[in-house]
Amino acid sequence: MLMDMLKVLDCCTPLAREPLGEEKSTTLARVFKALGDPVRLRIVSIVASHQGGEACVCDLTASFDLAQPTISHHLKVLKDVGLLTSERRASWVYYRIVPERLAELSALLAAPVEVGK
Amino acid sequence: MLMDMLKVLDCCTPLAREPLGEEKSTTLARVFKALGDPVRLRIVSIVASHQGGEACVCDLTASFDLAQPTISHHLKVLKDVGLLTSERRASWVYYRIVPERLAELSALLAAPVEVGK
DNA sequence: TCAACATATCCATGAGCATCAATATTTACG
DNA sequence: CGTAAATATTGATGCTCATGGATATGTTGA
Repeated sequence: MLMDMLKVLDCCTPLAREPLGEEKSTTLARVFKALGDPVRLRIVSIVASHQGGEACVCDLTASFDLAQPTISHHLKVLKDVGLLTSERRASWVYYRIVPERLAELSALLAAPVEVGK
Repeated sequence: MLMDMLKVLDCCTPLAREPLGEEKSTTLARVFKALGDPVRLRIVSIVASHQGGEACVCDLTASFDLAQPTISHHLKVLKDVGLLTSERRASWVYYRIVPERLAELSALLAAPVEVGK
């Protein structure tokens, strides 16, 4: 089902090109909703800008004044919509962003810049 | 005016550049949350792709199986975060997107997919 | 095997939100 | 004026969700 979502997001013509279908808007809205939380947005930016392109959960819990289960919950949300991946190494779990997913959203929101007008 | 646009685009360094501040992440999350609803996402795409770059509320209510107050509510949400503007002409209210806003988000999500490393 | 640490899951709770019916506001037109 | 149409606001309701405490799972080292 993750594959299905990836396939749906695969195309991503700009928003201004044509109205979004019902299913596609539902799938995309799930991703935007995941980004629609201050903590999750900061998590994404922290992971994305972290050296090596990855950060362990310990890095994140140290960056917020939130309980560890809360951070874990947000990471799961971001992972479920395909914005993050995780890999366990030793005792630690490292998260990294999925650049394609960000690029898809970026392309979708690419505004129709009226160059000549 | 080109300068204005460049300035707007310049304000948003990509997510991967540096961690978002607390206030900035809160402000941005509000915008993403507004996009994090299937109906609102479709509204944005309908307005953005509509001829003339604008659509009246009647166009939108006709596109959904939702009550008129619900559409009105979603429009208010999108307007409050600066994604839409509205203008009343005669009996109708026309909504159009704010391209700078979309460009801002697009730039923010621009991922360094193949930049070195 | 045991203890300490890192992370995830479960469960409960309070806040926020999408929806709609009823109503208000605005505009157009006799 | 008065009526109809377009849109916004209000109030209520059921559902979703962010948060944290308790607990479970997994890993390391002794």
